[in-house]
Amino acid sequence: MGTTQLEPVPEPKYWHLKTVIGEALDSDFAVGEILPNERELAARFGVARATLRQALEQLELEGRLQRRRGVGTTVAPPRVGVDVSTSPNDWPGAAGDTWQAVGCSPAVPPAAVARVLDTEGDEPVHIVRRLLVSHGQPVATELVYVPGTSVPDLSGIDAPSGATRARGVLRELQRLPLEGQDRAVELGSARADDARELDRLPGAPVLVVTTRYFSEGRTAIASVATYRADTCRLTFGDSGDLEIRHDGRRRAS
Amino acid sequence: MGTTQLEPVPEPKYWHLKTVIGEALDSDFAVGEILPNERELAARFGVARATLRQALEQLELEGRLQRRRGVGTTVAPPRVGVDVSTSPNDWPGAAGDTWQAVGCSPAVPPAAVARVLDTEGDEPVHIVRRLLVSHGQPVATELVYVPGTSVPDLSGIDAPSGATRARGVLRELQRLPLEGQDRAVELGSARADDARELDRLPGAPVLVVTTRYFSEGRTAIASVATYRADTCRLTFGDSGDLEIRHDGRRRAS
DNA sequence: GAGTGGTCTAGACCACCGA
DNA sequence: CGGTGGTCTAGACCACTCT
Repeated sequence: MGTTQLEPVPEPKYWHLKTVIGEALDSDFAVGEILPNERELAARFGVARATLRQALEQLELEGRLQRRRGVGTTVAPPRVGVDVSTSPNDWPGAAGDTWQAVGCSPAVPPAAVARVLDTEGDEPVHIVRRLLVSHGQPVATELVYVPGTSVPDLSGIDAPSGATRARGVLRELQRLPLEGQDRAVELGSARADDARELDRLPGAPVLVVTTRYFSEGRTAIASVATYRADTCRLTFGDSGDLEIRHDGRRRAS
Repeated sequence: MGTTQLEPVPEPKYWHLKTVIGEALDSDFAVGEILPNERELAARFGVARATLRQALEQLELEGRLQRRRGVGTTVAPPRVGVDVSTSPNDWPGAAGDTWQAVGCSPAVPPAAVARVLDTEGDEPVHIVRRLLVSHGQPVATELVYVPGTSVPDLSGIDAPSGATRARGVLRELQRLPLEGQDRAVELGSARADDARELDRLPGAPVLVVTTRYFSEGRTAIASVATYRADTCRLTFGDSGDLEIRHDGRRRAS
């Protein structure tokens, strides 16, 4: 990546920069390699740092770069495919579920959640917090909203909160007949607490997967899962190795 | 939304701004209403315009605002749910498909696509371009990559290119037995051509849905669909009215 | 032409990380 | 501590849309 002068083109500088750097990433850098710092890069391309940052932001959004404050900018590995297929027609916490229960506490759900649960707006539900770790990295957090009516018998569970109780609530859930589910995916930005757990800054782009689980003709539970959009690719169906966007990347030495 | 002074807090100004404006959106504005312009808002909150823009960008990313150059910033309607469920186990272009075929031309697919299609890297395929319109707005573009071997008999199709040929290729596809499909969703940024069709600027955030269709033990076709991330919520399953993220929005008068 | 959002600059300081 | 990316400023000019 030499001292490339950007020829004057009608397209925005940051867009052109993104293309140029993106190509350099494919040809001159290996996964995990550290890029020159932003001030240096900006000087090299003859643009202000803010302009350069706009290009890097886009590349990070596309999962091609990873930036960490105090450390530097590195070439990101390909996105990890996370299976969110509906085929394991199971409740959260079923056998084979790879999420880690983190905690559980009773609370009044947000109004929008209460609405899909068909509960009263001020009726507290069990909120189970879970974390999904893949390749040693946290990739998603989830809040599972469980109305008391869906787990009527919690007598066997001593723990008042925490991971143990979370697992207990999810275990209790397995006794309900699951009749179907309903899912939506949309773009969001990480709330402060999610961001902390996902090792990102607040506002980082995330894929929000909202699921409704039906049992006995009503919505038994609802869950909102938040996936890191920069590092994840959500997969539906049997094969998680579908990769179609980028190529030509070398592996780290 | 008065001349609110931001109290000095440890969190970034733009983050706090986003919260404040977001709340004002819920309580003081109707869908479709125009906000004061950026210079005015920045002055009101006592911040630089760039800082204000950072907040607006986040709100736009979350689908709560819509900004158009030369026009202004308006309050966005709730995201439209787009059904991408796998249940209509059908090829693209099957009966009931609401996409509009735009064109079709032979071309060598990108290397990454050729790989999943199991074709030679330099073998041209039919590339069908389609557009999905919802509520009068274009919400997605799609490229369907069809190897010649999947539509061996195109003799009935006169049109050399264009929408007519696109429909012909898709019609021919229906004769193949569909054995399954495979899907992935990830975040991307709009290429220049997609952006134009979606009425957005290049680099706008999009949800990229990549699908592989299997027939007779191999990948018969592949498709890459690009949805506007700001206005769309992808839904899987029977109910497209699942909305769980925001509430309290009034309707435009 | 007037007014909007989009791009860009050249600085400054802050928060965080690792040696 | 020095170096990194993150935040913020106060300007300027451009591209676009409406009237």
